[in-house]
Amino acid sequence: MEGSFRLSTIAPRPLRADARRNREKVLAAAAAAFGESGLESQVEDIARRAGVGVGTVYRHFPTKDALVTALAEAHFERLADTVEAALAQCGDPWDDFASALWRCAESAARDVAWCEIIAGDAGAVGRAARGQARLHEATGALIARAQAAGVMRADATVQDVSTIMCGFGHVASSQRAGAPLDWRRYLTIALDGLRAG
Amino acid sequence: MEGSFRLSTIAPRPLRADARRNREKVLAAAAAAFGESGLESQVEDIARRAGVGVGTVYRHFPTKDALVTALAEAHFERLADTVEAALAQCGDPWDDFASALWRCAESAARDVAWCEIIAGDAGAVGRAARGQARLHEATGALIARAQAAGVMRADATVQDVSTIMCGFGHVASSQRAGAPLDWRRYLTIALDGLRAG
DNA sequence: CGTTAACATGAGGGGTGGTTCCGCTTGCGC
DNA sequence: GCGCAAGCGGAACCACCCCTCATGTTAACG
Repeated sequence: MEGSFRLSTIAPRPLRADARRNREKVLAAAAAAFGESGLESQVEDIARRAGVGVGTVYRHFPTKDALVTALAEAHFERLADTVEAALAQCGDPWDDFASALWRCAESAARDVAWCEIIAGDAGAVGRAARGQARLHEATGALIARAQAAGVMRADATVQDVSTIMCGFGHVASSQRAGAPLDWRRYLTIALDGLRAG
Repeated sequence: MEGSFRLSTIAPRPLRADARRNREKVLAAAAAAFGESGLESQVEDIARRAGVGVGTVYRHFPTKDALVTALAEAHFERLADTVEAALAQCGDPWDDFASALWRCAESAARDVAWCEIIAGDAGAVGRAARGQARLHEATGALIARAQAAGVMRADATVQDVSTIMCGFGHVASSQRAGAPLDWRRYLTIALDGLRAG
């Protein structure tokens, strides 16, 4: 019961300096690889990009999926920041909502893996709880404000936006894969569908 | 140059009776397996359902992908029938269009693999040329009619509908996988986005 | 009924890609 | 400096799944 130990929980002693560096390198390499090639990027490729061995990847993330989840959580937090910023803007209610969605879409379209994650069966998404909760709350507020101003269909919900973004993810993926689709067009039509009128 | 041989093309002599039977059994089994579990259904599982060996599957379809393509083509033809029927109806232009889309969506939502195909990078879709062409033509006519009546946004194209259905496929897949999404809601919003106003 | 070419079978080859493990290296406290 | 626990590397392992092929079976025709 020395003071150097926590009493109730296991205290994970701070990582060694090189280990922390490697952890960051792995995260950066994974973000790059997943962003370019999607979730089918191989662990070995990520390790190579990071300049470490696969063993090191597995030391920091018990599973490939855990790595995906960590990145997804980070992306959710960034999106939540974006939407909260739109909320703080307090300009035209519709424009604030629409521009938030456009911004999220822009960033999603640049990240193959993210498109797959929001489009997918959400194994990783389900576990990225904190950022997702913030994002949902901020989105809900944005929707409520637009509805109060009478510029958004009264029955619109946060889930509708999730649904639209789920579809969006796949449209963007397909476009990247060469299909003659246009995610900007998709979003234009979906936003018009959410508008009041 | 006997009369029993075609002159210009190789005449594939008719299949033996048991071979034709097996071919049909494989197609039916594949439709069932893909419909339930999507494209990741294994060839061995399809063979088992059909009551044949994997070798028989490969005798009739050189590749798993060829089997998918054959089924996709059949599905496209069925959809083309649906849309052409809507076109022949000549009722309210908007209702004809919307009900055709709802019908296509209903049938898609029941078939996991089909959702994956229309949502996917379209390897199989690209090769299912005939049915797809019919479908596109009929859809274009339906759109033109609705636009002429002033009930559909003037800039809507067949590609917009493809885009919407691409997103649709993934929403339906995710919903089936347990995500809290609703493809009917998705289609409602998308249709409102296509409407004039 | 006999012959033969077409057909069916399913164990196994081969490629892929996530994960483990053990011998080696290195940061860090003394 | 020294010792050691923490960290690292990457070959090997293993599970999965598409596809092949050598061997056995059967429809079709004279």
